[in-house]
Amino acid sequence: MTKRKQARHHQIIAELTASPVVRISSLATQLGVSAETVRRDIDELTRQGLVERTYGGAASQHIGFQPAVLDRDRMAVIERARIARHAAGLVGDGDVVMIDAGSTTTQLARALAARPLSFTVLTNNIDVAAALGHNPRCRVILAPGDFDGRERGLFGAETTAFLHRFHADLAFIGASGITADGATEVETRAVWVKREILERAARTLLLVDSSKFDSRHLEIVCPLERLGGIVTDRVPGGALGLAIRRAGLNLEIAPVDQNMLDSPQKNV
Amino acid sequence: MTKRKQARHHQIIAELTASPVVRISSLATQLGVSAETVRRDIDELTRQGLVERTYGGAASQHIGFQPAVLDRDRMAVIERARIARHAAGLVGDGDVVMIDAGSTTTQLARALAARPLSFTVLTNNIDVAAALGHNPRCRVILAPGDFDGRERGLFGAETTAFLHRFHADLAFIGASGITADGATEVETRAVWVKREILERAARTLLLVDSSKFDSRHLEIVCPLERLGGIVTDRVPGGALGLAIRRAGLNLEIAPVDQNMLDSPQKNV
DNA sequence: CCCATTTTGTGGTAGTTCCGGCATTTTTAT
DNA sequence: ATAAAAATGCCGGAACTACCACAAAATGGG
Repeated sequence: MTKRKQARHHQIIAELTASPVVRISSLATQLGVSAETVRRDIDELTRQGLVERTYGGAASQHIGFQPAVLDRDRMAVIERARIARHAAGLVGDGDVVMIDAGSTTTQLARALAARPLSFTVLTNNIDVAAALGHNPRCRVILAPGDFDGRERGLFGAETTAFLHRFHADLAFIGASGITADGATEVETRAVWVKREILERAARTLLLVDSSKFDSRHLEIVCPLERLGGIVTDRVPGGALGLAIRRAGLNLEIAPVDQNMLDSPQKNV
Repeated sequence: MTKRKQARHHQIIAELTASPVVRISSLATQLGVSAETVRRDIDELTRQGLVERTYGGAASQHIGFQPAVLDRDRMAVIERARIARHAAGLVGDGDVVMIDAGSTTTQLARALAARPLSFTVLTNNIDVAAALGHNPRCRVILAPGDFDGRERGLFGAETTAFLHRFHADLAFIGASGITADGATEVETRAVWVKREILERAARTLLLVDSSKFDSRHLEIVCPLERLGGIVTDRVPGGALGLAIRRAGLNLEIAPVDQNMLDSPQKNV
């Protein structure tokens, strides 16, 4: 292993920490060697398990990335992005916000990161923290606890005890389902955290996409009237819609983003 | 936007949550449509900023991924992988291990995740938690605190106070440099956590690559004799080597992995 | 300094992807 | 039901990538 070769390997890995994919052709130009050499370099790094080979280039090994989301939850990505974007607009400057663990709330954090506000976030989800961590105007406090790799969050007695010591202006929680009886959840451990958040925040908004309407799960997190409002993508009908109106909840419907069509185009 | 098209978009995004890159050809087969259609789908998703276009496919937008590593630190990736792999071998079944935040220690966690052991990990780094979170034989406890997006870890009074309540058999810490006077570190906030870990663990090993030899930074974490040992990639010479021998430290040199050459090859 | 080894470049072929245009099918609206 | 619009598939040439084998160049001891 010569110095030059080693330096190239380092450079390739460095590129991959910046971008998730690199192309052999661009690396060849950039490193001043032939594409064939780069190809051999990547093959070697692949054997060492440091990068992943792709057609035309290499990709970074996303070790603990997001095998998270359960299969059932995978299908509402676009709706959830809309909901998250809308919810992010409800946060004001200087707010202290609690954010629950969940796929919608992770999206919320990403949307929040783009807003030009100063605020403080308390969360038990590492992706929420990671998304907001680079915003210098935002203070992120992560709760302790037992780490769950599927939910990518922290749960247990340590978590609730920690949250108990704080107070928030606004909180966002997710749920597995919502019925006229209230928000329902599959994960028992997550329920305790959600209840603690409800307890510690002046106002709590539930983030659910319409696929969760009338979906009843193991445990009821709280009755509808305990919530401050619901952010979703469609007006719920039937018994659920009635119950929501009766409970006097603030119902926020995330609008379809029309100007999505001419947003910046990124080419590789 | 028809239902079928929307379903494809969802499916494409779902695939990307599982794998960082997908290929148009495989998607075409999988979705039962022509490659042209998939290409158009991806173009659309790209305009919406939901995925990133690559040659032959698409990649996931890695929002808060790892722009982490400082430029100075970027260059020793391969050495650090070796060190991490070796250090992982030092953990025994049933151990309680504390792991510091840092790029080498993140690698350590990845190596540990592959070992068939039961153990408990306490850490202040979210990548360490994420790497180990899917191992059912491993309990991961994450410390609370103020989240730092650059270091991807937790720091501050909450962090040290939390760690103070635990005890570990073994701890791994990183450092910005090592001199005859001890381990040195740039980040003041990180130093407090490292000191707390030193305090709470029966035995502490320092993980440093050879580029950090004789590199003095703002603060001294601890004198050499306070450490239980050092894991690195090369025998340190000069004053540093002498001081290490004099302090009676256990010096572990990570071997070059010769059988790296016939490890499993992954093709996309 | 020379030899053995490793590393790198080149050339050619085969396989993939890209892009544009156009015909066909499906969906939507009147 | 019918026309307009949208979505999809197919084709062919151009551009790119993969793979292989071999030659040239650089490297590292003895």
